Amino acid sequence: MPMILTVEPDSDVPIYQQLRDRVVEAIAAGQLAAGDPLPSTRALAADLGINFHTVNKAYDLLRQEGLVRLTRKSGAVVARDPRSGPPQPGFADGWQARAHSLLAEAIAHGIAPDDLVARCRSAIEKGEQR
Amino acid sequence: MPMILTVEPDSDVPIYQQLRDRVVEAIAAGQLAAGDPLPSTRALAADLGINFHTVNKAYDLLRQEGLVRLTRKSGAVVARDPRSGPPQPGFADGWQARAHSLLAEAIAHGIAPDDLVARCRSAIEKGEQR
Amino acid sequence: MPMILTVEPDSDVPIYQQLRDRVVEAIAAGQLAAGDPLPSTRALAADLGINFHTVNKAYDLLRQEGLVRLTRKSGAVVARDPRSGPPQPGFADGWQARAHSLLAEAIAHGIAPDDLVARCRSAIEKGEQR
Amino acid sequence: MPMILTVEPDSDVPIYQQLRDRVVEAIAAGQLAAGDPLPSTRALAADLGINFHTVNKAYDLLRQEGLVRLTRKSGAVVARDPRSGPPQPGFADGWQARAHSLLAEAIAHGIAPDDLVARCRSAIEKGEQR
DNA sequence: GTGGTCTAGACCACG
DNA sequence: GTGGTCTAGACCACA
Repeated sequence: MPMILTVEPDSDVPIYQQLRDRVVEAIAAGQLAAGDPLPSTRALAADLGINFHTVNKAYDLLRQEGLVRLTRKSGAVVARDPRSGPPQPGFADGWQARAHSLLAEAIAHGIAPDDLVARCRSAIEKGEQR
Repeated sequence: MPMILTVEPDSDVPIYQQLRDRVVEAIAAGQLAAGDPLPSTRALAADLGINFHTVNKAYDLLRQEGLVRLTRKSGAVVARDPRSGPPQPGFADGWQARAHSLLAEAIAHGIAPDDLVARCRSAIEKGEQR
Repeated sequence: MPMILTVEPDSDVPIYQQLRDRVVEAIAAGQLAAGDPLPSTRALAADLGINFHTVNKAYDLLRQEGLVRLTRKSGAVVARDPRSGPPQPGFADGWQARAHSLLAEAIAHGIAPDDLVARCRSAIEKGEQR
Repeated sequence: MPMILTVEPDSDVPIYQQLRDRVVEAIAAGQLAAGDPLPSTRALAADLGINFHTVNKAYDLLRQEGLVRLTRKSGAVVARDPRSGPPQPGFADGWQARAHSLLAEAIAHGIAPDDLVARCRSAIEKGEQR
């Protein structure tokens, strides 16, 4: 059984952000579904060799996004997945602004538009499979 | 002649990053082509009311990405645009990893795959127009 | 006979607090009057699928507020309702401090004062009906 | 010149929450307006004799609410006040749910509905004055 | 100078 | 057992 959540301590992206990203990707890929439990903050921190506050911050980010629910007794639980319906109002707009910037970067670097759409498609299908 | 490069000093994204993003988007949109000069660091800093080192950092970022060439005599010059051919080796991989994470976020939040492809297309076409 | 007391186990507000809130609201709405018995701690805990100590804590909170009387033989009994006369000395002051903070939040966020009064009125009338 | 922001270390309400409440109340009362600077996290922490992380959390709460803006250079700045227009969508609903519970408590304790409306009015007018 | 991140360890609230 | 709060001190990123 592989460990889903791993982090790169030497990356320039904050550890708590990496953790949050891994959870988001796991939800998108169907590896985590609504209701699934996440490791407890302290247990995960011990596993990854990081401080429990760092895990805490990642989980809190996910809670703010509405993706996980933090409860006193059962710990962190996945709160939504791709089947949970449309996103919160306003999410799509903010997302598209970020997507625009990322796509512009690819175009500026010479990735052909057709290639770009293909790459998006493949990434989406990879996330969609389960 | 409209000012292409503007920044929001109160945004949560660093100013040097905003500057870099604006240049990338201008190149992707065809507003800047290979060989075009960029404003001098000091002039741009004065125009935007920001620190000269901040502009410097943005230009250096663009140089590291291979989008801008910095010379002592001609200042900063756009080094490549969408027509300059395929991207540097390794760029596509790194880019796709970031795209994967961004797309995963949209999927996890419940944006339908079809809607997602449509949003990518529209963003690409908007960036492509010139 | 409908169940008055229900709780959301996954909410961010503690279960014992939810329980206390439901009882307070039921008293305010006239669904519970002075002298009415409350379910026994063990029975209610079993009904709601929660720990018996949690119910105990909620009842104890209500006792401290003077809304409920706990006796060894008759269990928990509602001790007062809107018709029981003016509140205990000191209650009004503490309450108004909390109300002030809550109203301030609405004002700071831009809810118009007139709208605010209207919202208070409607909430009061809704609680008052019986 | 009086200190606006004070906290009670021995209260049962978290320090960061008290701080957040004081700022909200100051904005509602017109003591703080959009654009006004807040003390730096470390300076305020030193003044209050608390840890700078605690101040940080309070400021971050306010940022999430859209009431303050945190910038690298100018520190924390008030981002909106009662004149900044209507609240974010969804705010009013969540607020009214909390108000309902608070008002129910007052009714249950025997505060007369008329008195209740009067208290709300006076609190609102006190916040409104500037 | 500012805020942001990470670590470390303590104690409390909840169930 | 769980998460939440607070403290303390280090280092980094930004302007």
